[in-house]
Amino acid sequence: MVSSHTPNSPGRQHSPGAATGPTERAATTTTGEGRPFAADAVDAIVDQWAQVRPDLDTGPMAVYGRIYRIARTMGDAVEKEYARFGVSRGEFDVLATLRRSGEPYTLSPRELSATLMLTTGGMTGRLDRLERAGLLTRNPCPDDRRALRVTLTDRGLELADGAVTAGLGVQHQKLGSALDTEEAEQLATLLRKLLGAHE
Amino acid sequence: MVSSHTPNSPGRQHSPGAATGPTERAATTTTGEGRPFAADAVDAIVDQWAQVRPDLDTGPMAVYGRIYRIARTMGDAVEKEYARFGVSRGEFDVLATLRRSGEPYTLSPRELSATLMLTTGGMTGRLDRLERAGLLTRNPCPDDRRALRVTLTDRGLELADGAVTAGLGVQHQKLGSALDTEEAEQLATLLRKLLGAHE
DNA sequence: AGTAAATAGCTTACTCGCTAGCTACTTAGT
DNA sequence: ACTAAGTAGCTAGCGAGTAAGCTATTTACT
Repeated sequence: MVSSHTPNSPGRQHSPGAATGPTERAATTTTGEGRPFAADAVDAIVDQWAQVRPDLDTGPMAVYGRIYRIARTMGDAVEKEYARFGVSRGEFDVLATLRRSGEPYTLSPRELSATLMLTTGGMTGRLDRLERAGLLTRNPCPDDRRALRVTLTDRGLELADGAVTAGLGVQHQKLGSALDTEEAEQLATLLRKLLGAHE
Repeated sequence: MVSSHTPNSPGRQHSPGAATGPTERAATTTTGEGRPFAADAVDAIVDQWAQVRPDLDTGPMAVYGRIYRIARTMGDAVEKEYARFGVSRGEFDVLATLRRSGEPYTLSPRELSATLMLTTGGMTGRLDRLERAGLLTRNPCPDDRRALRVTLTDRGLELADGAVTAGLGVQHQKLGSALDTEEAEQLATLLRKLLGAHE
């Protein structure tokens, strides 16, 4: 009873946030505890743990397990949107950071890698690809000869504007289909509080 | 005023959920809108977008932006815990899935890759490493000569039990420091609703 | 001035996932 | 029976990150 697994959608892509042990199974509701809401995949996992390790305090899974899964699902969805513009999510993040920094859309690789929480080696690679694609330029910094000035090209700016709109569209749609405005605000408030403890 | 960046902690690690364009900056509160709560990194990003693209509906960022960041931060934190046991997060996920499937702690690579949303190629690699580490065994399946039976060893079971406790401990601590019990429950309920729309 | 420490960006080696294609086996259709 | 399609797991090659180490330059100290 514990070992029947539902082979879900033929999984693809990277596995960023499956974390505390994701599982897919339709709500078999193995433990018949009266639950006020439709059981989801995370409830199934928690139930499974309760059966084999009833001593475990699985409380945090109800929050973090879902956060991991939502992050992954939505991440995959927006990634598909960005792909229509010919960039990956990581590459989009670079363009978006430059875009929202305002004119003249210029930052240093150092600022970008710090902002995007990326090693400098990783940043070099992303800039290489984006420069090759003609979406940004690298110029020497006049004030500091160690440093560079990375600037969005017109094409890069245009792409960033299109992609950010597309990405927000997907998010807006999913969010709106699940929660009303008040709930979404509640959720944002609770998440801000939680994020505060994380940063 | 738009281009001063605070080089935050010397970022490392992979960049799974930075998404809609993460930024680090202390709450400079460039737009002096009376905000009832302490502004976080996501508020700063939203403010920045408001300045350069006031037409944009950045509402979803308040939810998904924070979800990405929390997923990443907590993911890194638990990864460190698992590292003390000598396994990566992905490897732990395999052990945990077997552990919570109950006795005899046996699943097929297919079941595992489906559950963990991993390609079969990726699964082969993880099983190779875990088998080499003596944490699980691969045996032929008696019913289907194409298939295998992956089983946790005693060491694997022990490690899974220790690591899941450690990981939950970290999560419990962070969650408890940010929210009281009622808020955590509210959050879990809203996230369940949102995850429902995603799966 | 003169030197030590810090910083910017790049390079190299390594990791680990994905894609795509393969063989072996099983199931379904005739 | 026989064949066609589907499934299980593996392998090869690629992509994109990390970690660690490098050079050039700047800053801070004496």
